[in-house]
Amino acid sequence: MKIKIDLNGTKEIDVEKGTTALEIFTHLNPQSNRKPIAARFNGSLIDLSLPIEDEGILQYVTFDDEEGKFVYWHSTSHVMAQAVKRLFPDAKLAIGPAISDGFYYDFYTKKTFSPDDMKKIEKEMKKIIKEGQSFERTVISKDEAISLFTEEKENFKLELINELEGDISIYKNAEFVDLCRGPHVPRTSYISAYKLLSISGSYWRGDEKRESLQRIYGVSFETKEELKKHLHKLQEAKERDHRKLGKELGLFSTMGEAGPGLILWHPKGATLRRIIEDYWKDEHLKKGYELVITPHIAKSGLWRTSGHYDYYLENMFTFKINNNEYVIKPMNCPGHILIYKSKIHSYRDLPIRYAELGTVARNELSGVLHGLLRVQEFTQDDAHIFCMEEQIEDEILGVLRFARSIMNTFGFQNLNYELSVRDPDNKDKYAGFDKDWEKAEASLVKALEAEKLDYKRMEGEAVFYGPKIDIQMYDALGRKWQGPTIQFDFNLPGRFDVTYVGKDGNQHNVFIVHRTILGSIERFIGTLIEHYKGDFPVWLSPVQVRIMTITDKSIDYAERVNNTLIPHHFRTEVDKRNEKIDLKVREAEKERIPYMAIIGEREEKENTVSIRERHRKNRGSFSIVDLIEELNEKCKKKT
RNA sequence: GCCACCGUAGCUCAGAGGUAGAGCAGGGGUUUUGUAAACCUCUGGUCGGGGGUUCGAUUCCCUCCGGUGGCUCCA
Repeated sequence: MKIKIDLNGTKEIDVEKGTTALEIFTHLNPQSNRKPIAARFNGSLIDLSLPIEDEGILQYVTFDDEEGKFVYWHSTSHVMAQAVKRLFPDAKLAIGPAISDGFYYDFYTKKTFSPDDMKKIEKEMKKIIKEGQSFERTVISKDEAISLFTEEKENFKLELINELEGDISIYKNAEFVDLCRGPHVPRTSYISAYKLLSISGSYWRGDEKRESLQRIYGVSFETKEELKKHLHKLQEAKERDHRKLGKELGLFSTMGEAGPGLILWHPKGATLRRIIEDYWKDEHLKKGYELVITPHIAKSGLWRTSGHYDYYLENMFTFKINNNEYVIKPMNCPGHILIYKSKIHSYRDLPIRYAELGTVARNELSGVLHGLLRVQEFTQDDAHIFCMEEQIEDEILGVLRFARSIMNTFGFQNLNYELSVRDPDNKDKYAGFDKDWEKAEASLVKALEAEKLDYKRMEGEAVFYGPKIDIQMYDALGRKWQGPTIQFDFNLPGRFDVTYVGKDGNQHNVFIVHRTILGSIERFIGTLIEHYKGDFPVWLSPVQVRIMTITDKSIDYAERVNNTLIPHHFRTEVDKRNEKIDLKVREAEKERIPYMAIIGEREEKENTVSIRERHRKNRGSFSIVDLIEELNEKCKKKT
């Protein structure tokens, strides 16, 4: 019996009932530079080897599709698990999904995997792939699944099965069987280039109270070239690592003596920070923010009022003085609210925008600390907007535009927007009134739409006290980093009784919008270092110009040139050491200094400098005036 | 916090049951140099801290400190 298959609008064909997607593909062999990995039939992903029984729309999924990669990686994770089971039969299977950059599989075993084992596993995978085993999908009942995996002694799988309802699909290739939704590539031989990348620990279901598992990460591609390219990208990321560059460029360090997750800013890092902070303050003043400063410590009563003492205590540093308990502030909000409440506000005062580069301390689990990205003391570029309901739309729009322009200035043109809203089925777990949530959400949506921004709606991702917009930026390597957030707060206004006097003479609750643009100065600088690979644009460079002498004879002239530049507020250095110019150039290049002004007898005679720009080699002779102009231009344009 | 791995000079790393080396950096000299490393010479380390095993430990074991990779992206 024939059935009609619509090849996603390109063609319609009649095939024998029970034909597989793979057979159709091989039969038609349509133009495609990628062979398919899976298929989409009437909207759902299926195996290429699944017999098609009804008519419908068939689409092929290749490695170029997100889903194709996932199927491919997921199949590779099965092959890896199979190899592990062959080598270490005691290992129990946990889960092995595809992830954004490859796959992993978790195992429970007494043996600890070593890097050597990874090589052995890779070798075994090669065999399995060579064997060209087919992935066979079978659908069985829950009872059958239970007896199968009891026999296999896979108790983690059993736990999963017990939570599933209805029929259960399993995939089998040779001796290996796994509980799996699928789909998979038709045969193990589809996997060509793969590599196991790392081993780490994890918990069964991410629960620290459950079994500790060992996780093996890997990645795979259809060609060796793609794998090579991917590994190259990982290498590139390693070279950009802000911890490595931070050390090399003398920006910051962490020292065990100081404590974990605490940053020591060296002069160059502190300079970079100062430039960013000065720029930040200037821009905020221009946008109608008022700068405030609140204390680093406060009595714990304040944190009881705010509620942090109840749900955030384990992250707070506390200490006692004369029987009074104090908290080192983990957030700036209560301080800003106290400033607001220091007097009665009329509707005429609103909106009020308080901004602070507020340094906060948070006690983090030691294992999560990471360079500048996750620390225990950091400076938030925090601001709180106190406004009336009718002002929220304008305020949100203002913040959104502001955040965008600042991100663009720092070289992040590519941004990703997420709107986190309430879980509609669970409305009572949130603080605040329904109408406020609705109003707030509408204002966030309106701002995003007014700016014609694509955004992802994250249902149920809002925190309990209000909806928010999160913005992520993509760096030069295409990696995503957390950036600005704009967040409503329906909790604190009530707790602190934050009000204004309206036109009607009555007190009304204010809307509080909490927002940060850089997030934390520490983390932001970490992302900047990696984004620019340490090659900061002139306006951000801790040292903008290094003047270097060819011989001692030019020291006086070098100092004169330097004294001409200093009044223009350029950050300069003079390298007058008795060293060869080659060495001075080499060091300046390595230190990523954007401008090298080389000075010898010739330059002194002509009243010029010879300019070499970072990565651009010798640009020849410049008058001091021309140099100043070029530098000014770059600083002004922030390039 | 938990799992795994790591910790040797300021930095990058080598070494090994008999108390340690290299390069760079740093000091001192020579050299006065034209766009990514001139030459000579010297200094430098309770081998992360503490405890144990041993005739002997930096090496083996325990513990603490610090770092690295991870700890649902859900069969």
